[in-house]
This record gives sequence, C-alpha cells and structure tokens, in this order.
Amino acid sequence: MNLPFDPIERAHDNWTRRWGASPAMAAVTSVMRAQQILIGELDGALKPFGLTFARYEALVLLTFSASGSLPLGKIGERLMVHPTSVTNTIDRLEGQGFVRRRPNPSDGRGVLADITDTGRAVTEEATRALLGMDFGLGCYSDEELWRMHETFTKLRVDFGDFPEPVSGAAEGR
Amino acid sequence: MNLPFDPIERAHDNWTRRWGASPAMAAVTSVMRAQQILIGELDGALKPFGLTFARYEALVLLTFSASGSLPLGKIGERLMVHPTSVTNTIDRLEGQGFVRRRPNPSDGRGVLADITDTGRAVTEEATRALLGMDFGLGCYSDEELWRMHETFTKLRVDFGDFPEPVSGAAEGR
DNA sequence: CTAATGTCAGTTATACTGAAATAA
DNA sequence: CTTATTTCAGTAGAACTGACATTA
Repeated sequence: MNLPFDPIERAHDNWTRRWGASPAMAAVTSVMRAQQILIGELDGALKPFGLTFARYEALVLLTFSASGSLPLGKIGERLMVHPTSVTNTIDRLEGQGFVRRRPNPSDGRGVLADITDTGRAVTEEATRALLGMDFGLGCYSDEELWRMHETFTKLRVDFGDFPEPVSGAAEGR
Repeated sequence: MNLPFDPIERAHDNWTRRWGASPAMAAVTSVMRAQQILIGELDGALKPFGLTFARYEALVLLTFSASGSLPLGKIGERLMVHPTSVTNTIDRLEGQGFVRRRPNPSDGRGVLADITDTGRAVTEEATRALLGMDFGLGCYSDEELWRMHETFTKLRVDFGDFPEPVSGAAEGR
C-alpha cells in the first residue's frame, strides 16, 4: 500500500465523473477491502494455532452443541457454507486431530463431527487470541460495532438468510 | 439457508454465555457474511460478460487512465492486490481480448496493460448491469451507504491503506 | 552495487458442479 | 418411489511464497 491518497476515494471520484455519484459503488468497494483486511488479520492471529477463521468457526460451533458433535449438514447450514466445503473443512480439522468423524446413530446416512479434547483446548486458546486483537475491529466503539452488525443484519434479511426478526428483540445494547 | 432463525445472532448468544458479549465478534461475522453475499451477487451479475468483480475493477481502473493503459505495478497498488495476482488478472483479461500487454516505453523493466475497444465496450455494459442491481445494496438509502463507506474508511486508515485524510473533505454528501 | 518490475512455478484455502452411494 | 446426506473428482478464481531475469 503506502499510497499518499485513498485509492477507493480516488476511484469513486473518477467513477462520479464518468457515470455519476454512486454511494453503492463506494460502499461495496469499502466492504470488499474491509473484509480483505479483516480476514488477513484474523487468519494471521489464528495461524499459530494452525487454524483459519473458517475452521475456527466450525470448532466454535461444535463447542456450542451440548454433545460437542453435529451432523455435517447442520454445520453447513449454520455457517452458511456449501456441503462440499464442510467436508473439506472437517477433513482438515480431522487431520489436525481437532475433530473426529463418527456415524450418526440417529441417521444412517449421516456423519457427526465430534470435537476432541485437543480441539476444545485449541478453540479456547484461539478465542483468547482473537479477543486480544479485538477481531481486528479495535478502532471502533462498542456502539459502532453494534450498529455495523445491525446494518448488515438488514442485508442478510434482504437476501433471505433468515426471516425478518421480531422488532425490538435486541434493543438497548 | 432457509433457517427459521438468524444463525449469526444465535452464535453470538452462545458466545455471550461462554466468553461474554463481544460486539466485535458479532460485527466481524456480519461483515464476513455480507461480503460473501455481495461478491456472489456481483460475480453473478458479471458472469454474462465473462467477468468477475476483481477483473471488472481492473478494467474500470484502466478506463480511468488518460491513455487507457497502466503499468501492472500501478494496477496492483491501486487495487491493493499482490503483484502475482495482477499478473494473473491481466493474463485472463488478455486471453479474453479485453486488454493487451505492451512494453512500457518509459521503463524497460515494465509492462503496460492496455485496454482494448472490446474491453471498453464490455466495461460499459458491465457497469450498466451493476448499476441496475445497485451493487447488491438496494436495501439501503444513499445516506446509509455513505455512512457504511465512511465507517470502513476509518478501518482502512487504521490499517495503513493511506494517510489520515484531511477532515471535512467529503462533508455534506 | 542495490532496488524495482514483472513472471514463473508451486501451494493453499475456499467455492462450486456433477455424479455417485447410501439410507430415510 | 423421491428426497436427504455426504463424499468424490474435477475445476475455478484468488492469494500467497520464493526464485528469477531484467533493467533502473
């Protein structure tokens, strides 16, 4: 980087001259760049643990389940990733000893991913690391972060991630 | 998808019970998901033109230059991508006939990417398509979009994309 | 000499398509 | 029978590392 000016602002200035101002264009390029920065920071913080953010999310999801295990399909639903991506993620976590596969006793077609003790331990450590670097978002106040979260909840509703939530559910944070 | 609840909200509820409320965790997962939705929408809209958003951005950057050509290094700087990614992007655009490589007359080490007439035409059409779908951000008002843009400008400054801008430069939008 | 420019070869992580085996 | 779950093989686009030839 090290540019003396904001390349995204510059791009939008040029854009405005050609096609007219587009706040959506400015916003979308900002979101893309922000995600690029954040995923770099997160994956960097997780590298010492042999994790990526995607794999970390799968581990956290497993620790949240009562038995420490979930069917792969359920993992895909919750993390909103493609079934083959789940297979790949669990393959890697299994290879690292953080997860074990086991047939689903209540569905002969299914497979459960089962978090191991090592997996639980690494999740705990990785979480400390992520909390320690504020998930890359240390430049924002809590209020700004909640606003950011709410803003994108609207987008996720718009694209059908889940039905419109009951208004007022998360007020007063 | 089609979950009856918000999986990100659910994850944060579980998170709160285990490690305490973390607006940063909620925000970062929202940003990740938003980017995933948006890149899917953008790439989908650009597919009929044989473009991805990354390649589209390179073409737009070239149309903004006076001569329709830029050194590859400059393209990487402006789009904030790795030199080898630029090589790859330009390889593809060249294969599609949207760009031509030519030695940089003012630097014997360098290579210029030169947009072709076909490249200019496809950029124009692709831009219409993107404007037609509001860059996937049609659920927001202009004000919300500017706010989103400004919010992430703060992050980009924080991670050194460019020096702190002069305050008041973009007021009154 | 050092530094910059671009390419190449190879790797990684993810996402996808289409097909298949298995079982509900 | 159709549908759901998971895997497999293959492909794609992007990001990265390390090495290199070339030239400033």
